[in-house]
Amino acid sequence: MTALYRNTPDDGRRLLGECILFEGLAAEHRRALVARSRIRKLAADEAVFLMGSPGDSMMAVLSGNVRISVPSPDGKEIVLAILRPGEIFGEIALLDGKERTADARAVTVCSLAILERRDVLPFFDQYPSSWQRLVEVLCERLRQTDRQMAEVALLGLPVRLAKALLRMAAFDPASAGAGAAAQIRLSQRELGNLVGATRESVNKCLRGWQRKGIIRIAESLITIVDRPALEDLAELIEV
Amino acid sequence: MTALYRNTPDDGRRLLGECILFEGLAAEHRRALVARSRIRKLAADEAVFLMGSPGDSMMAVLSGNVRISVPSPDGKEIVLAILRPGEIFGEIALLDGKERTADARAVTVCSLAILERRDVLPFFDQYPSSWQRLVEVLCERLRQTDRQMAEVALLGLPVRLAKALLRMAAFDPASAGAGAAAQIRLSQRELGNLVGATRESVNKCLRGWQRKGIIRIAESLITIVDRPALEDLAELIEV
DNA sequence: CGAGGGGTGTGACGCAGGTCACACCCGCGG
DNA sequence: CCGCGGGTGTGACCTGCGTCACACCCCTCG
Repeated sequence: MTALYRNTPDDGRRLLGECILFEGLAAEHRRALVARSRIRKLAADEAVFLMGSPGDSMMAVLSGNVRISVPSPDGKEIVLAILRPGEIFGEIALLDGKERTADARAVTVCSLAILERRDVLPFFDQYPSSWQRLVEVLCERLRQTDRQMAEVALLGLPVRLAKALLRMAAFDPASAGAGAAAQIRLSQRELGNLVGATRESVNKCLRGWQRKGIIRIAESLITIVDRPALEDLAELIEV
Repeated sequence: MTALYRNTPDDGRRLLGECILFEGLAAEHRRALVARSRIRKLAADEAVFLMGSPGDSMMAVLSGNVRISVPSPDGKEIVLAILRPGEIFGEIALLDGKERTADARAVTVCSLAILERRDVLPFFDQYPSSWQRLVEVLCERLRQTDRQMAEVALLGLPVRLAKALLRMAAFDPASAGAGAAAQIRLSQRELGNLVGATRESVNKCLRGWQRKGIIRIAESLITIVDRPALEDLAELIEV
């Protein structure tokens, strides 16, 4: 319960047992896996892996946020996901043995649990019930990317942006309370990469909403003042 | 080997055993599953299932093509995939028990093998080695949607269209021969839905390429004349 | 303290691609 | 036979959003 507990490797490992992929398993199974994990700490903005590199490990986020993105040759990039503690990533390359399809980079300083293929695959074989869990995680991913796909292809920038804000708002601990004003700690450029638009477009859209009192903007920190209004914007069908 | 063999249920079932998901399994395992499948025939344009409906079955394409798409409330839609015989779909909802995330519709007349959850899940439990296979299929899907995501967000229409043509060309049996001219049997509106653009834009792009001798157009049938040139267009980095 | 870098705020301008409108062709059913 | 629906072919026009350019703020570092 102390603010520091995430910084000790053993408590970090405890968190590993709580992440979505493993929370359903029996305690003994979890212990078996946790014992084989390795902890790695990253500075803000440090790369975890890059697209095209061989991938024989997967990671679970213990603390901090990790950004999964695909760069384009001309310097742009699209952000596929921003991950919170408890989520896993990098499992695809581990499972099918091919190259990594995206970059992974620490947003904040953060610590990861790393699992190697040679440890994970035997684990799944030994505890077949864990396949079920894994499949659920993959399915959820698939649903998410399908949804995002449809959004990018069919919706205008304002709608996408509103949806992104609402999604990111779930990251803010303060927003746990139902009516509380959620905050989002992302630069506008980053928001742009998240919805597939430029910083400038994002800025103009946000300022418009600020003038209407829907959000408040301040130095890389956006506060959702009128969440229902934002939800309306997110549902709007291409005025 | 006769042209008719796909129309008899038993031979159709044989094909089921050859589809990606099951090809690695022992013959006895396959037989166990095939025995529980049900065959369904669809007319061209008939719906298999719609977004939002509960899904407790998955399908394997035995013959014909199936289109997976997401409709938008204002009448547009984006096509996520077009499936060939041997491919499976609908597995996500079956596996995680939630609603279908997309529409599935027969493009041509086609026949499907249908597997119910109550038959499939016990099967996976009984033959744990089949999980591995399933996970590979899901991973491949994930890679594909990630790639498509990046394309839509980062690339211009011509590049996307060229890529789509090359992908679809793989559908044409005639293109099996290395140098052969591949054909694509899709309306321009459909191509538009596939790359997230309008019929008109697609048309103008295609006619430009026809003038340059890269492709030939005729009534819902596009022939790739100069494949290398098209591959160049697909690689082009946003002139 | 000044320079440089990263963030935000804004306007001018341009263009890819969407929208609309219409023409033409074909096959089909009444 | 004509009308209708679905495909293609094309131009005129509109606009969302990207591009560019520049201003301002704050912080850090030499």
